[in-house]
Amino acid sequence: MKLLTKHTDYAVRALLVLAKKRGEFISAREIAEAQNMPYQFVRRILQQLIRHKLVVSKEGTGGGFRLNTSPEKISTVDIIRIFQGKVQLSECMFRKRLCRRRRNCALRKQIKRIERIVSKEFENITIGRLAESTS
Amino acid sequence: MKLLTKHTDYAVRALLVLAKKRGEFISAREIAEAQNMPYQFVRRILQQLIRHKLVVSKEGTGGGFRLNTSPEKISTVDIIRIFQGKVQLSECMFRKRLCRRRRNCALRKQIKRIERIVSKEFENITIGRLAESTS
DNA sequence: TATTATTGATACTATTTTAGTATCAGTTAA
DNA sequence: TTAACTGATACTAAAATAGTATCAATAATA
Repeated sequence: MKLLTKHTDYAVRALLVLAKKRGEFISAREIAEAQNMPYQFVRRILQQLIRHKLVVSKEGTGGGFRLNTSPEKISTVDIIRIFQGKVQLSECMFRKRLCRRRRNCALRKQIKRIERIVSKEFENITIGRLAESTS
Repeated sequence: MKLLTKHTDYAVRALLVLAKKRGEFISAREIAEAQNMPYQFVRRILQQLIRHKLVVSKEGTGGGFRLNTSPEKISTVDIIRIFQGKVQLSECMFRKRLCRRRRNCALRKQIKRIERIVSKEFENITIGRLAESTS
């Protein structure tokens, strides 16, 4: 049972790199190297972060990426949602098409509860807090 | 973000069917039909449940499967472990080979905490409790 | 004893998700 | 004008998940 994909993992690390050098534009190359992540992969991840307004970029020589908000406002649950979709434990229990037994489904309520717990926990883990704890 | 696979889902449902008819041997065919699950797939799942001693089987005509323990003693976390491995959020943060930054990894502690929470929650959800709640 | 309904074991295929690479056009600083 | 960059996007590879098929062994029963 693996909850986090590389996308999420790398995105968090990339944001941490940016959080530690706030204000500066850091290139994808530098970010990738700082955390031993595959360059092209990280580039695509950064572009998604741009689309979701978590970072801004500057093109051309000396360009790169910079946080768009304060690190405290970026929570890991946002990142999970961007790369892995909504926190939900099993699709089949919620989509009518996949499971007609929705109402009867014994697991459903319990799972909804756990989902809420997990969401809440990740909400509290912000880039800001993570950056502090590694300083 | 999907936590539970079909394996786990079907296994839980199969066990619920058995829990509701304790003592009797129920055939894979019947179990599959009762929950609209693919027959051959369910058969393989049942065989894994046998290997893990959660159910016992009887071969031949009139044979089938039966719970090996009381439903209260079967917790969903066991089933998750059988089909999806240990509850852990991201491999790379724990295996040295994959991530040398283990010690520094800001996410690690937090994630460990969430893992424990998730495990504990699933521990409390037993087949017994689920069977009751759908009766 | 032959038939039929079953499990045991296991090989196979298909689909989807995750991970990673490559390429080319456009931008900007020096 | 060149080199260091991002934007966009197509492509491939690998792994996980989902599902199917087949054949042998077993046991009840007609």
